[in-house]
Amino acid sequence: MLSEMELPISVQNFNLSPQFGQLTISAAPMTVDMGGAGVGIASSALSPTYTHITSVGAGGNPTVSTNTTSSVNTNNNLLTPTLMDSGLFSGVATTTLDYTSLADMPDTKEGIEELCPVCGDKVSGYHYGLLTCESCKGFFKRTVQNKKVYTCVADRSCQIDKTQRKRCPYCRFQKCLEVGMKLEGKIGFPSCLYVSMDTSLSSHFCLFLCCFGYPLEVFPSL
DNA sequence: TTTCAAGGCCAG
DNA sequence: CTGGCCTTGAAA
Repeated sequence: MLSEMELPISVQNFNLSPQFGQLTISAAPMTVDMGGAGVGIASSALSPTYTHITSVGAGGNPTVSTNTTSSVNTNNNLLTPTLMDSGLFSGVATTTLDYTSLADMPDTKEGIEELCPVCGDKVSGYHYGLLTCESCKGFFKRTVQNKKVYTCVADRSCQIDKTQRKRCPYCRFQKCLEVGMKLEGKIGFPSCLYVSMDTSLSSHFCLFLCCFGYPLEVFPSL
């Protein structure tokens, strides 16, 4: 249904160094059939921490009503706006990330040096873009290399910690993606930006997939 | 030469 | 399949 080439994305005002400022990402006009009423979730996973999305939504001539709310998950530092959409999503999607607040933050490296953002185990170094433990590094590697496709027997919200990380590889890999693990480990942040549309809790679409180097295959739900 | 992340190996 | 350890190769 989706392919990388069909989602041209332009990036404006993007400056990796210094890391503070604003980043605007725009997608060319697109139409995505969400297959009926659904909930879209736009997530920005940044390394090391915190961002602020000032706007996300559909422009142009959207055929849907969009209601955007957002919140910051303090556990994984994800800002997660939620789009309530139905029917066709059509128009220009623009996301602006405001990194200005990062300038006021202390160096976060000390604060995250101990715990893997996926499972909470002890980190062993930088792997696939961020500090993770050895096991999550290996798990991410095997998943991507072998193009593994997992399924969750529960409701795709399994708790992932050191003792339970083996239980649900689906949720573990989703968390790997959410916290920003990526194949191109040295790009810097934003480590990923994607918009996913979960229309029925059984299908999962991702836009903006390739914004910073994600191949489609790292999203097992596609 | 040193450092370190990616990938390989393999016992459990 | 997992995860700890090892090898490899690129960059500093």
